[in-house]
Amino acid sequence: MAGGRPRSFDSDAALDRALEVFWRQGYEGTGISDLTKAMGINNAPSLYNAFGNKEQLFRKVLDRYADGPARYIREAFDQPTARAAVETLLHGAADATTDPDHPRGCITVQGALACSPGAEAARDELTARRAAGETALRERLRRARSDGELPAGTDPDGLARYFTTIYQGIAVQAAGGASREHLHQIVDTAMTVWPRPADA
Amino acid sequence: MAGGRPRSFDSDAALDRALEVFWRQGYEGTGISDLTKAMGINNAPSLYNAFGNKEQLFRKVLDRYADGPARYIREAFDQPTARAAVETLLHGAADATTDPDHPRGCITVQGALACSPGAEAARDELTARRAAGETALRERLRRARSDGELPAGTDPDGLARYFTTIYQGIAVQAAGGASREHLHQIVDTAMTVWPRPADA
DNA sequence: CCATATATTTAGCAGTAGCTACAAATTCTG
DNA sequence: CAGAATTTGTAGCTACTGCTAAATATATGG
Repeated sequence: MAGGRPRSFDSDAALDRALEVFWRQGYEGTGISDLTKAMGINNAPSLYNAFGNKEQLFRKVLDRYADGPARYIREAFDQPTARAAVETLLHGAADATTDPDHPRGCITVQGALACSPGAEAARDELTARRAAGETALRERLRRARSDGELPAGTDPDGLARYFTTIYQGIAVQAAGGASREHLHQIVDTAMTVWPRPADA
Repeated sequence: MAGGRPRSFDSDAALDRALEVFWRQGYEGTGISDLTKAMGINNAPSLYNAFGNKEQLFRKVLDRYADGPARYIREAFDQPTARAAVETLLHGAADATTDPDHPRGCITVQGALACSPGAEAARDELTARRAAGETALRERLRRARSDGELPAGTDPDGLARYFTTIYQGIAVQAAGGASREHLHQIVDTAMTVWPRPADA
């Protein structure tokens, strides 16, 4: 029941700065000193006190990412149709991965694709989050088939894997410098796979 | 004009071991000690003497990769038709990225997607190699349109970007644990985009 | 003011990073 | 065998890694 010395920095703003660094440099490419510098924290103990160790901070940064730059993903699943959901998801990815206000690409993809044994926990966390996205899309497409939006003959699981692959490919393309316009064209091409109703 | 002490290890075999480590752990996740250990070299100076510094070794490893596990890429471009080239390329990627004899994924994608400033040269090297692949595919598809294999109305550049995105998405999927069978299904779905001749 | 609680600062831990100077070892040429 | 050429082994460099103990500073509640 006491106050204690107040924090000298804003936690959410600091997390945003940390997100930028992890996003740009990846988990292993980011040092604690990079983080404290970017976050406006003068010394390591303050960081550890506020956010735990590097791995815990990384998870908090990922949550912040989901609530911020990657918010379009949740909005995609709020769309009335599965097709609109996928379109919102992929075009949103094209925009988000080339946003000039943020590093290129997607932290979930480039944060730790391959890493040393010491960073496997971070890598596994990212793998799990990507898998969760694919699962959510699969459930949405299954529902679309139940609802009749997708023809009875279609394979929603395969379709989910396909669009997830597009999504992740876009992230790699963006990291490599692809233009936003080109990414949107890729999405348009990818969407032509969408099953047509068997209007016989 | 003299002989000098002979090398105690086989250079190509050592490069293969180094490739495995870089492939699994990425450029920044790999330490010199990881390399010497895997390569069967007892001390760092021997490595530096034989292959230069870490970055130079990485480039030699990438060349070895292109001549070894990624040889299917060149074979793809030897196919008689552009369609066969793309199919060979993508199905080859599905196989190569899930080969039980090698780490999962593609070193060109996961070697250094995001990195610290100190590793930017390695990252740029990978970006350049991915871009070179896309360029080769673009040229092949342009030729296919000139040859009449692709309809006059198609956009070979856009198609090249699309298939490159699939390729890189497959690499991410494989790194995340996707099964070989699923990757082949994704390729089949992706190929349905292939333009049909306007047989009017 | 005092006790408590929290945050910051200073200093530094053990470990590893990539890399190298230097001497010893092993080879070929003459 | 002498000498030149090359590789290996030993030792160690500076810098940095993630992290922490202990002391200090700043707040609240009684």
